[in-house]
Amino acid sequence: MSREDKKRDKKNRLLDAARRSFAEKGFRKTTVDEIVDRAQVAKGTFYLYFKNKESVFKELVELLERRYKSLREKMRQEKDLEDKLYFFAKGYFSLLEDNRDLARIGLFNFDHVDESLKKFFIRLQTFQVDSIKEEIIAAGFILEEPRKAALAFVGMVNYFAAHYVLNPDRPFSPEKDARFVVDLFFKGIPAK
Amino acid sequence: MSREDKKRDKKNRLLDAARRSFAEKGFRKTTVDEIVDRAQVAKGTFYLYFKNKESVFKELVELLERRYKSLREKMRQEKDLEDKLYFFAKGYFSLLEDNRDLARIGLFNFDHVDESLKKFFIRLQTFQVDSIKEEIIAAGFILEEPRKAALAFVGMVNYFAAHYVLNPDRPFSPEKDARFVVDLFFKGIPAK
Amino acid sequence: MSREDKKRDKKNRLLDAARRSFAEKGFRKTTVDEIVDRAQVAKGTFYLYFKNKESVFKELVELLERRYKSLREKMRQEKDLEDKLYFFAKGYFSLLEDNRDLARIGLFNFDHVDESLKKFFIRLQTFQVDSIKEEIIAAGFILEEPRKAALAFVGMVNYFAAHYVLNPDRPFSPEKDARFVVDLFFKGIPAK
Amino acid sequence: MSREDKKRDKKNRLLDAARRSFAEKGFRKTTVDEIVDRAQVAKGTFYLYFKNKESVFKELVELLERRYKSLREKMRQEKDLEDKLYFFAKGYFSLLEDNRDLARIGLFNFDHVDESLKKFFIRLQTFQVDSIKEEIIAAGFILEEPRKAALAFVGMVNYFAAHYVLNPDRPFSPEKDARFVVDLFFKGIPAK
DNA sequence: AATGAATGAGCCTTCATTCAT
DNA sequence: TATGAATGAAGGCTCATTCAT
Repeated sequence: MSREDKKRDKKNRLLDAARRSFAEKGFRKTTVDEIVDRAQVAKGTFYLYFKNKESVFKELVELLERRYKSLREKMRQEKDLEDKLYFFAKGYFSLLEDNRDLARIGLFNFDHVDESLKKFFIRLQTFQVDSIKEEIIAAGFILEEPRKAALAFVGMVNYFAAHYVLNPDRPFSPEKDARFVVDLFFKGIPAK
Repeated sequence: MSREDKKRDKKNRLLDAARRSFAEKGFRKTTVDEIVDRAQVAKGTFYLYFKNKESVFKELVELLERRYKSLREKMRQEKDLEDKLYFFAKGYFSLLEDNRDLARIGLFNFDHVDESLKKFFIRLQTFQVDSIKEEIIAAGFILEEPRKAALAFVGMVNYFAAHYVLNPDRPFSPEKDARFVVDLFFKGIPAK
Repeated sequence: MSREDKKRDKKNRLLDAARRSFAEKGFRKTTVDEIVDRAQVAKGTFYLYFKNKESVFKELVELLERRYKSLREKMRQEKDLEDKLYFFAKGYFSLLEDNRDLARIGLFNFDHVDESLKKFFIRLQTFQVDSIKEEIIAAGFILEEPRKAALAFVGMVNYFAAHYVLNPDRPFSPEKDARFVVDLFFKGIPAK
Repeated sequence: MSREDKKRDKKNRLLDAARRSFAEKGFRKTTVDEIVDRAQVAKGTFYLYFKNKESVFKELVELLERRYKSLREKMRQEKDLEDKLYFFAKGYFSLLEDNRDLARIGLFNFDHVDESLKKFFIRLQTFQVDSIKEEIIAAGFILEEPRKAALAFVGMVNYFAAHYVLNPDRPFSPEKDARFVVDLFFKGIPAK
């Protein structure tokens, strides 16, 4: 391993350890000691790569943000709204399955960090809703309040996600669930 | 004020102060010092009324739970499903408007407390979903997975609620929003 | 019960409760709350009868002191030294059997109280040794250091007492044990 | 001083400070603040070397135990019982003279610590008595209750020790005092 | 770059004592 | 005399961060 690789390695190990700890116990309950123990790195080393405890958290959230953004880029390439939303939901659920820890952080570590990070989080959520809203409008749907429709859709998706994260043992199928929420969104629940 | 009244008053002041602090900064970041400062009460007094910091928190969450349960009882008295769901959503939004702090605790202080409280929270969420699921089934809707429909509905409602709590300055109308989610749930978004 | 009796009753109940608590957990570990709980008396009442926590302790030790003193008075009435010492040892052991709690306080709560009480304790111990020393001298024994003989005797007696208190389940016979230490004191252990 | 040496030094300074404080005021009255002040070390450092306040105490008592045990080993090498007991008493007194603080802890901090430590203390005392008892039996003395003889001997020795610790200004001579208690044990006090 | 010993501010909790009723 | 709510100083312990090596 080259010197440069070794360096990246330590930082990655720290990010990895932090991600798992934050997911398990939340931001405040996680200690730097625990992170460095997990990463098999000396305590001082942590402060070589991160300004403080908050900054490693921020870096993880930014990672999540990048994934959200790339999800949106891909969603845009689908042609009609139904496909886009299906893609978004399925992509979101899959992202979750692959990154349960990260998702858990995004979903539940909302408060408890400093003001700037809180705003960052709100922006992240707003970003999701706005992306969907734009797609709805672009698709030509004439709604009094398109934002609300977006909110509702994202709400369903996130709640499915949250329940998935909280009940990891329940069966979960990204395709079927994405289908379900998209159908509901367009047609409502099937009549009796 | 009688001695007994004074006593009740002190406890209420503490509950009130705790509620606001938890809502502002979450459980871990809130200090007992801050709570007693807000309540204008000596530190020792806090421990006269609560076993420890966690127990005030628990008491607040139980308050929330009781409101949820009474909401369900009232919902049951409506006659058809549409009315029930409308009632639930509207009631939930109003409850929120009156108890923004409490709701904030319920929505965002998920992690960061001890294991028993976490389970309590999960139970609370499950309770909401199950209540709706039962109503859907009782109404005679034949769905492959009624739980998912309930999940989707509660998801929409909660997400509206969350955004309301996070953006307190945006206009918010319990009736209109409840109408919106119920319509969406039954009919999907209006066609172009 | 007369008014005066009632008063005495409360004070006695407090003394009693304190005695038991001090014996169980020592002076520092015992809380005033625990004492008043045991005595079934309000907290404020404690401070009606005692200046502070230390003073109830002092009162108990003084009780112990009075019993020691009366033991000495009785011992003096015996005619020869052997009888005196036998009487002292037996009396001490019996006193212990009847007042195990009090004895426990005397034996093990040595430190942990303020300087004045510590001196009081030392005086109490010194008193025992000196009483015996005087008797030895009065009996006409010519020893280079009569104090040491007294020390040795009191040491044996106290150690028997301590072991009795610490191992309450072991059989304990005041008469036999008193006989044993007195014989040892005068004749040494029996030859092989 | 090397890093490793510095570390050992800090721990030793803490042990030393703790020993003195415990000896002066007992376990409960001693504060961690006081210990770290004495050791000229930051408060956090204390918890680097000891799990909690109780654990320093335990470490000191274990030190005492090791000394007792090594005393017994040496005692065993003497050939006849009289020499053994003389050796034991003298060794104990000397140990005391060198470690007055430690001894003080052993003699007077009996209660006031948690249950496990209390048992540890009782074991320590029992250990002394049993050691002597075995020696008496091994020496061929036929006694109805050899344990009582051992108890009496240890009692004398400990009481001499206690008085020495409590009255540090009185002259104290390990050899003479050891001689005294051994003679008394074998022959009783000299006749008039 | 890497280490891990050292720091001390900050937090939760206990408890002896006071005081209004 | 009796009560028990109220107080706040004091103590044990944690943990993010620094710094000498």
